[in-house]
Amino acid sequence: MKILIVDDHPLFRAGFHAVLEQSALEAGVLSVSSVPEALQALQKDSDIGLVLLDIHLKGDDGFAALKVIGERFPTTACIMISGDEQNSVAARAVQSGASGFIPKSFTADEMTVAIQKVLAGEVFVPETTNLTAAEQPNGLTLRQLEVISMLGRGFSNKEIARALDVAERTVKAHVSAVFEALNVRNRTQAVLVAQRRGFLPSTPVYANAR
Amino acid sequence: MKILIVDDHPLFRAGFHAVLEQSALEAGVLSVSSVPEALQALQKDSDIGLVLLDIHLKGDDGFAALKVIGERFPTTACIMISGDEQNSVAARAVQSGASGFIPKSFTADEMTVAIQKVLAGEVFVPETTNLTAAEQPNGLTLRQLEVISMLGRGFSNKEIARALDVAERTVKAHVSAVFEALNVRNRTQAVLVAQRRGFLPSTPVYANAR
DNA sequence: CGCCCCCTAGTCCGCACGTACCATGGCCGG
DNA sequence: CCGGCCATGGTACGTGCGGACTAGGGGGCG
Repeated sequence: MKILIVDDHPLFRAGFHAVLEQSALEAGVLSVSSVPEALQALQKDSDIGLVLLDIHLKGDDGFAALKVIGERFPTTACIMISGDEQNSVAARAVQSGASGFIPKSFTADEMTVAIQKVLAGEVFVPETTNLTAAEQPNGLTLRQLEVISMLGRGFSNKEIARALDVAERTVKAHVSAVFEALNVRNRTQAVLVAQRRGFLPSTPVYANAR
Repeated sequence: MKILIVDDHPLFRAGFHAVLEQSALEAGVLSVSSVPEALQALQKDSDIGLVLLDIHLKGDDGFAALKVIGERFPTTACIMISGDEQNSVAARAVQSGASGFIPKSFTADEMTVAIQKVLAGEVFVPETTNLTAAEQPNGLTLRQLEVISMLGRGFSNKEIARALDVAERTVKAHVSAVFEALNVRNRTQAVLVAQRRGFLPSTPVYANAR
């Protein structure tokens, strides 16, 4: 597993590099200074499992970059980094598909912990940042979790429909809702993202609902 | 993460238990003596990420159990254990979907290493066991591995075709071949099985947790 | 009481997926 | 040298998937 740093400020880049290499994380570290370089690196090295992405990149919007990376490499986790500590920024980052948010004011230790949590499937935001229930980590409804737990075992819509005792059309509605929530376009990506965010594999759920 | 031991011999069960708990592995350990109990435990505790399965269970065929576990809990890795060191047994175990093979003659250290490797996504077989190219862990051709590595990132046939610069029809041929080789019916299942067998960089969740 | 969200579900549609059958060319091993 | 496996693809076909649009019943909340 490797971690890719995307920051156009050489000082921060070097700092992150040092922090990560001296941490307990057993991960390779790459760094680039622009989004195109980042995309190239991701394309070339499929072992990159996490991207640390600075929001303030000259000439490039970090959120746009987050979106592009999410679309082209849906299984790669992204942590947004910013000097800015505004709740709204962290919230927007997570809502845009980031797996976490780290302000530059973090110490090396805090940063390491945050990264470990994200790698373990959690969504990390600083404690001071409180997101409302609506925009909480998973953001999925109970029904959607049930559905994705079956997606995560390779079942078809029809099979899920039988198991949940609803029409196949209803399953499709849930599946589509899950896609939107996870910002993916097909079931395989949904499963991969769900795995990464840690809400899969989940307990086999059958008839306990109603 | 927890490890489940399935062995009907109390002495071995206790031995494994002790070895695992004193090892560097930070994992809970459960043990049962039969396949039905194992299935029950898997159902109840979704945190079980690895099953150590004795091939010689009285009244139950270990390979059949492997198959059942693979079908019902496709994301749970299985290591087969046997007093028998025959190559053929190890080969058959891996071919049947096991993520590894451990002879009972292994020392505690060897066992710990083997388990760590499997948890990190590798397929472990003792060095003395040499599988021929034909019955190698995956049994997939190079092209098929390329294809499944892209399946494993949620790409569509068309996208894979573009990336490999071949017709979409050809991709379909490879995908179908992979399905047959892995004994699955759709791409999501293929990805899950591939992850479990370790020839897909599966989510770094477990790999990084230790 | 509206407003909103969730679960349910219907039709329609276009594309993706997976399979069947078949064919060519390359390469390897008996 | 020929049979076999592999990669390549072409047509065709049935089914699965996913989106667009629509909609009613139920529950929570201001």
